[in-house]
Amino acid sequence: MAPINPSPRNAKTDRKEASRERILEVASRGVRRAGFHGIGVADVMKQAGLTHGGFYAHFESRDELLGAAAARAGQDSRALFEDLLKRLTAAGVPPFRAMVETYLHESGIGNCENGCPVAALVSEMPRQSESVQQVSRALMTHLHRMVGEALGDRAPADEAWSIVSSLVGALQLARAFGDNDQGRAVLDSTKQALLSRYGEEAKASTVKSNKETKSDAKRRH
Amino acid sequence: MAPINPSPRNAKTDRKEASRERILEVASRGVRRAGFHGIGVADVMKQAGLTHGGFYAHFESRDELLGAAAARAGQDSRALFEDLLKRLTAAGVPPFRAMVETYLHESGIGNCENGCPVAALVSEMPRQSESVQQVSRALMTHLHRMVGEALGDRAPADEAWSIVSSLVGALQLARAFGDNDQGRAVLDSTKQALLSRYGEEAKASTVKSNKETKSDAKRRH
DNA sequence: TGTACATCAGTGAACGCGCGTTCACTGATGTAC
DNA sequence: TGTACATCAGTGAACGCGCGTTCACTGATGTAC
Repeated sequence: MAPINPSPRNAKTDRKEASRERILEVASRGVRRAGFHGIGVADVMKQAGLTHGGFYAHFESRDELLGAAAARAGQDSRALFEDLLKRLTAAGVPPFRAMVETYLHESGIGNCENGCPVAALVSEMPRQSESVQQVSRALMTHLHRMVGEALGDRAPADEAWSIVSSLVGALQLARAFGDNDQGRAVLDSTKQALLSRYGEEAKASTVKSNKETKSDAKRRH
Repeated sequence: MAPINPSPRNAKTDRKEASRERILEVASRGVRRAGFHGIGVADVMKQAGLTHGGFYAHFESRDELLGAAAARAGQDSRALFEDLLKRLTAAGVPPFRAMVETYLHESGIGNCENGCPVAALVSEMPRQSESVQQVSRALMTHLHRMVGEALGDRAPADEAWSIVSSLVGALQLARAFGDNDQGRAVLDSTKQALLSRYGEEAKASTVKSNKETKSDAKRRH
């Protein structure tokens, strides 16, 4: 009797799966570095150690790759992000502060390959095919949920979107300035604003003077 | 004696200038609609009522067009924006509120052609040529200055960047969702957060309940 | 265990298409006398 | 004012290149007996 499972485990299917995995890894980083339009089939295959002709054994079209790459970018960056979060909260940093400092860490300016795909791709999202947009919306919703969790009951759920906006906008502006004083100033300003509003010290003093908040920002790390 | 001015006014130069103007108008809208990579020389020329061959009488390269188009988009959107601002402030709306409501107006979700080029292009900016990046930085700085002016002495100048981040991020996320409930929710959430923090009513009550802020948002207009 | 055939991931040449750029040419406008 | 020549914005064909996609083929692995 033929096996019901259409692809039984053997050296052949393992090899194929491993190839697909490599293609997705390359594409997931590529799409965050160069944008949706910035990756090509031949280039991705080459970086995955294959030739371009074999691409269509794995994906129906370049567009399908874009969607899969974006989804994969979401998974990867989420895993990395949650790892960093756990480490910080285990060290006693409160969840919201940990999230803000991780998302807006200056190392994210240059390292977009492993960063949040939403920040890397938002402005291109509305111009993609419906299937890619669907994945894109899921990425944004995931980010929203994560922020909501870090926020806890510190603010009404409605406000989570405004925080996502700040985070995503700040990282993008910082990247557009580059890893220099201006770029870091954008990150610092946004960190500061979010923490003074939603951080645990926000209850003590909601309004601070410029100097106070600056020195406060420098004190940590 | 030959005229010192290399291009004296006459029917020929007027015609050329008018052509360049049309090309820039088309490209300025095109770049905001389709992104930097989304406009092509032939297409822009066609929309401007010309054939592609004549392009190089106006610009040295496609890249030069991108820079000029971005700069032009900045001028156009700024003019439009300041027009709307004046109208609102003349009607008694305080400057900061006027700015936030204009920038995050839901009509901006669909109408990106005439909107802020920063929101339309940020995530592509780091991937452009140095000359285009230079223009891009100027666009961001302009936006920052405008926000700073609307903010007045309501908050330290440092915070202006965090507000720019919120505005730009929110408009992008809303566009990625589309002109629907989700898109508008992002805008509303961000409007709400910014106004409750920096709006003139913020002094009366810095923290509001969810329901209060929602009804407050509906009351205006 | 061994042999013959089937499968299929991956190869690399080829195709079609779009796009940026070039260039010889045109024809309307400007200039000189 | 009129005529002859110069200028140059704009035309449209052509070129080269890159890219997505196709396809006949290969060779390693799997299957049947």
